[in-house]
Amino acid sequence: MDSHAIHQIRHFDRFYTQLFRLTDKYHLHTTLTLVEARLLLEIGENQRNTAVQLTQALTIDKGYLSRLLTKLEDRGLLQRTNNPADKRTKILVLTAAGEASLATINERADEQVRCLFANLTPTETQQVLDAMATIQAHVQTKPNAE
Amino acid sequence: MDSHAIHQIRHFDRFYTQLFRLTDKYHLHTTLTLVEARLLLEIGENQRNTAVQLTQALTIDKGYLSRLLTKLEDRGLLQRTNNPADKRTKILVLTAAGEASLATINERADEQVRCLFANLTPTETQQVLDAMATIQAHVQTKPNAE
DNA sequence: TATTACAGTTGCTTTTGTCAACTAAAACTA
DNA sequence: TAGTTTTAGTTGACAAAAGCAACTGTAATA
Repeated sequence: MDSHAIHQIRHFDRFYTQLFRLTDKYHLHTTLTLVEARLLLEIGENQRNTAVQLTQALTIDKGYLSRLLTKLEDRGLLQRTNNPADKRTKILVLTAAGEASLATINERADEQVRCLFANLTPTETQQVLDAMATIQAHVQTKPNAE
Repeated sequence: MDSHAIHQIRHFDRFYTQLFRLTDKYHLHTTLTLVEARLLLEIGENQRNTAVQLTQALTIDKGYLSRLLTKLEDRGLLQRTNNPADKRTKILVLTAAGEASLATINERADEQVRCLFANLTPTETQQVLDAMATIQAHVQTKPNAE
C-alpha cells in the first residue's frame, strides 16, 4: 500500500473523527457520561449481562466498572441480581428507567445523524450509504496484533 | 431521512469507531498520551503556534493546556518563546526532539493503517478510497448548532 | 481435598480535567 | 491620553475519571 493511499486514509480518519465527535458525545443533554451511556447500550442492546463481558467490550478496569455499575444502580437505571448458576457473578438488567434512558440516548443519536446528513439529497444519501457499505465490506474488523 | 438509513449510518459509526480505536491510540509505544500527541501534531504539522489556537483546535481548558505545554517543554519536545509582536502570547515551536517524536507518531499511525488494509487487493483499496472520498464530499463538516 | 482460577468489591493512588482568581499586555472608548 | 475592558497565559484548589493491587467468596480442577 503506497504512502499516498495511507495519507488519504489518515485524512479521512481525521475528517471522520472530527465529524462524529459531536455524535460521540451523544450523552450530551443527558445526565449520563459517555461510559455510562455505553454501558446502558451494551447491557440493554447487546447481550452483555455480566461485568466481565463489559470489561472486555469496553476494555475498562473491573474495579472502575464495579463503581460505575453501583452508580447506575443507585440511580435506578440498573439492577444487579444474584446469579444462581454462578454465585460469583451478578446478572445485569436495565430497569424500566434504564430502558427509558437508553431510548433517549438513541433518539438523540438518531437526531444527530439526521442533522449531519440533513442537506443531502436522497441520491447523495444513498451514495454515502453505499460508500459506508464498501468500507465495511473490505476492511477487516479483526484487531491486528499490536 | 428514513430510520433505516439512520440505522445503517449508526452501524457504520460503531464499526468505524471500533476499527480505528487502535489507531486512535497512536500514542501507544510512545511515552506520549493521546492529547500530547495531538498537541505535537497541531503545533508541528498544522499551523497552530499559540496556546489559544490549540485550545480552540482541541477544545481543552486553557489552564490544562498550559500545564500540558509546560510538561512538553520540560521534556524538551517544545519551546515557548516570547512573541515581540504580542507580549501576551508565546510562540510554540517543536524542538528537534519534538519533531522526531512527531515523526515517530506518524510512522506508527501509518503502520497501523497499513496493517488494517493489508489484506486488500489494489482494486479493493481503491474502492475503499473512493468510498471515503464520497463520504467526505457529501457530508457537511460544519458543526450543526447544538 | 488442596490448589488454582475467576468475578466482583473496596481502598488507595495517579491521571486527567475543570473552575476561578490573578498578572500582564493589548484593544477599545470617551 | 487616561481609564476601562478584553485577551493570553499561569497558577492554585479541586473534582472527576481511571488504574492498581489487595481481598472475599465462589467455581473449576488436579
